[in-house]
Amino acid sequence: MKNLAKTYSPKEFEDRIYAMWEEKGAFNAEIDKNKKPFTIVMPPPNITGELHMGHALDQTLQDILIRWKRMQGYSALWLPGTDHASIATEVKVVEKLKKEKGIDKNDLTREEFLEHAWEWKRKYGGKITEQCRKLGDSCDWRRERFTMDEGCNKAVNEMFIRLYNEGLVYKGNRIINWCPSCMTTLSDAEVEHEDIEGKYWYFRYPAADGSEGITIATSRPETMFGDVAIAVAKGDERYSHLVGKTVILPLTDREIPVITDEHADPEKGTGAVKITPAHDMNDFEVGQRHGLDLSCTCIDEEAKMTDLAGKYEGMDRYECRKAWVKELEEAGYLVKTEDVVIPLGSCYRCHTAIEPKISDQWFVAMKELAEPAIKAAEVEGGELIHVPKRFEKIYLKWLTEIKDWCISRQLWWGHRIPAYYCESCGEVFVGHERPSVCAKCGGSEFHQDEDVLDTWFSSGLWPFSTLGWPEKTPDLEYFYPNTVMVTGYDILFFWVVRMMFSGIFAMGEIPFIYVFLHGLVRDEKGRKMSKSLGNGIDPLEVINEVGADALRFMLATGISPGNDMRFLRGKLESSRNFANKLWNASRFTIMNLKDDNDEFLPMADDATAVLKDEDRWIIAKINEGVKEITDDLEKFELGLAGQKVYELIWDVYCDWYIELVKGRLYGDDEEDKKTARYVLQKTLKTLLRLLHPYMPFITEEIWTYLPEEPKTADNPDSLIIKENWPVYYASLEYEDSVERVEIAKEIIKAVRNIRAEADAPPSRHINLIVRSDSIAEMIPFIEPYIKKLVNVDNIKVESLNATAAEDVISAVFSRGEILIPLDELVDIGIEIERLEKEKKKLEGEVLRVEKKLSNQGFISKAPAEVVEEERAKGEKYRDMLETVMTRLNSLKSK
RNA sequence: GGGCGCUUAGCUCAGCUGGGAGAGCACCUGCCUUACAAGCAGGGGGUCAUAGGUUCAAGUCCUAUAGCGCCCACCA
Repeated sequence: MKNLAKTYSPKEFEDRIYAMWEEKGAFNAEIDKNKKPFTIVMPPPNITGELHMGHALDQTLQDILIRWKRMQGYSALWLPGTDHASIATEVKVVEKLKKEKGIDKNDLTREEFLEHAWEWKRKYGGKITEQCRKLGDSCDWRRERFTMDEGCNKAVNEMFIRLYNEGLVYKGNRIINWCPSCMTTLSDAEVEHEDIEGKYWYFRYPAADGSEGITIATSRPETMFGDVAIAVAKGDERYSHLVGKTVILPLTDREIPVITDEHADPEKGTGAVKITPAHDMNDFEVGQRHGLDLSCTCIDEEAKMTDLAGKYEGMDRYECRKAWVKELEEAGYLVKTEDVVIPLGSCYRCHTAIEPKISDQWFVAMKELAEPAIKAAEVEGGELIHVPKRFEKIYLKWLTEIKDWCISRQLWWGHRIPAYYCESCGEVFVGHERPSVCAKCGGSEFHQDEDVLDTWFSSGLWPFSTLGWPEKTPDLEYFYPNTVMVTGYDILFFWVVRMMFSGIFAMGEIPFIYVFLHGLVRDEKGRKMSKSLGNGIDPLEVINEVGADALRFMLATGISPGNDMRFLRGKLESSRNFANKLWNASRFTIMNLKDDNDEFLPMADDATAVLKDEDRWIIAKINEGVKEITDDLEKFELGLAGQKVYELIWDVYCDWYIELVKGRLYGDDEEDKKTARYVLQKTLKTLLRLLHPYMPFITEEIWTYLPEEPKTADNPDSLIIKENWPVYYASLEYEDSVERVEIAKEIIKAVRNIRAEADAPPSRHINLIVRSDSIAEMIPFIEPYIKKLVNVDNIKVESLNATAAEDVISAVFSRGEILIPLDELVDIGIEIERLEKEKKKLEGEVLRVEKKLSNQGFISKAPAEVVEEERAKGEKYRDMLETVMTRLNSLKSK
C-alpha cells in the first residue's frame, strides 16, 4: 500500500500487528551478557473471570515500561501468567456447578471436583491471555506460567518444606478466623472490617454466694455459653471483693471464676469482661495466660449453636442471640442495652461475619521472616524503593505489626499441603514424597494432609518461582531480582509484603528493586467498579470501539502514581482523537514522501540536508522533549511523559511544523524539497518512537509506511518495537533558529487574533507593517512563514519611531508591534477596547515585575540568573506597554 | 482509636526537586483552508479549601482547622 487508509480504524491492523510481533518473536527476552536485564513479572490475574479495567491499567503501565526499556537496549523480560486464586475460584466453580448442573460440591469426590476446576481454568486462563494480546501486552509468552503448573507446585512444596525445616512453618491449635460460609480459615489480611450498627447488652452474672455479682457488657450474648471466666483489672476496687470467687452463668448451673487480667480495661464497659476463649481472639490469649479451658466451643463450623447452648443447639448464631436475650431479659438478668457501632470482621470473599474459632492449623512464624523485609525498606540504605514513597510507611507498619500467618485452607482447589501423617502413630512428615516407613513407629500407611495452602503462599513466590526456582536456572541467575513490581496499592498487604519476605528467605535477595503502585480505576461517578454495582466497563468492548491504543493512552495519561483515576468517556474520546490526529499527520507526511508509483521520492540525508529554521526548530523542540520525557519515565511519571509526547505531536508537529513546511513541499526548489522530506519523516519517526510504549499498534503500523531504517542484529526486521529509544543531543539546541521561529509564531498569532476580533475573514489577503527596531535581520527568515500562514502579501518593516499609518489595526509582540491596514473603515471602538484589554494585561505584568525588582531582598538573595531573567522580562513588558499606549493615544485623539 | 490521601477553570484532573496558573471535555465566535469536522483558528473562565508560619519569593515547604475519601485496629 502506498499510503495509510483515509480513516483511522484500529480494527484493521491491531490484531495483524500483534500476530506479526509474536511471529517474529519481538517480545522474546534472551539472556545476553552484553545487555542489562530489565524484568517485570506480571501480577498474575486471577482465573476467576475475565480482565477488568484495573487489569488494563496495571498491564498498560507495565507494557509502557517494558517497551521503553526494550528500546533502550535492555534485555527486557515481561513474564506473564495467571493465578489459580484458590478460594475465589473454588467459590466460583461451586456456584457454577450448582447453577448449571445442579451438582453439590459435597456430592463430588475431591478428584471429580478438581476436574471441574481445571476445566474452568482452561477456559478462563485462555480468555485472559487472549485479552492481554488485545491490549498489546508485549509479554514473552514462551515463559507463561500458572501458579499451579508443575514448576510452581514444586516451588511451593520446596518453600513449605524449607520453612518447616527451619521451624518457620508449624502446626498449632490456635484461634483463627473462620468463614462459616466458605467453610475455611482465613488469614488476618483476608478479614475485612466493616462498621455495623450493633448493641451492647449488659447482663448481671450473680455471684455463687448469692450476692449481686458482676455486670458485664457484650455485643455477642450468644457466646455466653462459651464463657469460662470474668476478668477485671487488677486493683479495680469495684470488683476486688469478688476476685478469686465465682459467679454463675445466668440461667445455667455453671460457675465461672473471677480473675484479674491486663486485658480488662476499667474504662471500657463495666470494667468487667467475660472471657470466651473459643470465640474471641483476646479472650483466647487471656485463657492461655490463666490456663483456662480453651475448647469451650458453643458455635460450630456452620455458625450453629452446639450442645453447650442446651436447648438452642442447632440454632443459627443470630437467631439464638435473639431468643437468648429475650430469655435473659424475662428472667431479669438484662440490666440495660446500648446502641453502638461495632467493627465487624467479615470474609473478603463472601462478606459473611467471621467466627473466631479454635482449630488445628498450619502457620508461618512471621517475626523472623519479617525482619529482613523491614530492613530492606528502611529509609537509610534500604534496597526496596516504593513509588510513590508514601507507601513505604504503610508497608513498614504492616510488617512490624504482623502476626503469624495462618496458611492452611479447608478447600480443594490449591496446593495441597505436603504433610503426611502416619496412620498408626499420627506422626507428621513433611516432604516432597509420601514416606514409605514411619521413622517413629515403623508403620507404612500414611495419609496426606487434606488442606490446601492460602493462595497468597504461592503468589509470594511468583517473582522467582516463575524463573525456575528452586532450580538454579540461567533465567533465575540473569533476571532475578525483578526490576519493577507494578501493582495496585490495594494488594500491598496481601501480596507485596509476602513476596518480599519469601524472596529474601528463598533467594537471599529482595525480589524486586521498585514497587510501583497505582490506584484504582473508578467509574464516571467516582465509584469503585464492581460486579455487584454493575458499573464495570469491559476493556474488550472499549478496544472494539476505539482501539487498544486509545484505551491505553487514556489509562496512562492524566494520572499520577498511587492515585485513583476515573474512567471518563470524554477522556477516551480525546485519546482516540489523538490517535486519529497522528494518523492523519502521518498520512500527510507519507503522501509527500512518495510518488504515484509508491516509490519514495529523492530525499536528503544527515550529510546533505540543508536545514531551514523550521527544521532546526522542530528538531530542537523534539530533542528537548526527548530529554524531559526520558527523565519523567525514569521517575515513573508516566502520565507526565505521555502528556509531553501528546503535545509534541499535536501542538508542535501538526499545528506548526507541518504548516510551516507545506510551502516548501509545494514549491519547486527540488533540493530543498529533499531536505523537507528528510526532516518531515525523520522527526515523525522520532515522535513515533517516543509514543510507541503508549500506543504500540498505531506507531508500528505507520512505521511500516515510512522509509526503512537500517537493519541491525537486534532489529533484523526494522520494527519500531525494536528501534532505539531517542537520545538527547546538546548539539541540537539550535537557539538562533528557535528564536526566529518563535518570533514568527508570535506575529502569526497576533495577526490571527486581530482578524478574529475584527471579524476579518482569514482568507482575505492583507499587507502587514511590522514596527520594530530589533527585527530587521530576522525578516528574510521569517517572512515566508508569515506570508504563507496568514495570507500576507507584503511585509513592510519600519522603526517604532516612524510615523505610523492611519486606519490600521494593531497588536503588540515582544519586539514591537504589527499593523494591518484595512480597506474599509476600522471600527475604532472595538479597536480601542481590544488595546485597552492588552494594556491592562501588560500593566499587570509590569507591576508584578517591578515590585519584584524593587525588592532589595530579591536582588540580593535570589540567584543572579533569576534576577537577570526578571530584568529582561521587565524591559520587554515595558516596551510592549509603551507601544500599546502610544497606539491608544493616537486612536483616542482621532 | 491510629495512619494516609484529596480539596486548583462549569466537569474530570495534571502541575516532579519553591521563581510569570495548565490540559482534556464543556462553553462562546468564525471557518468544509488540497493530512485530519474524530478537524482548524480565535476567545471567555481560577483570591490554587481556610487560617497562620518559613522564605527575597509558596498551588508547591511547615503547623493548625474544615469537608470528602481510603487504609489499619482483638464485635466490653
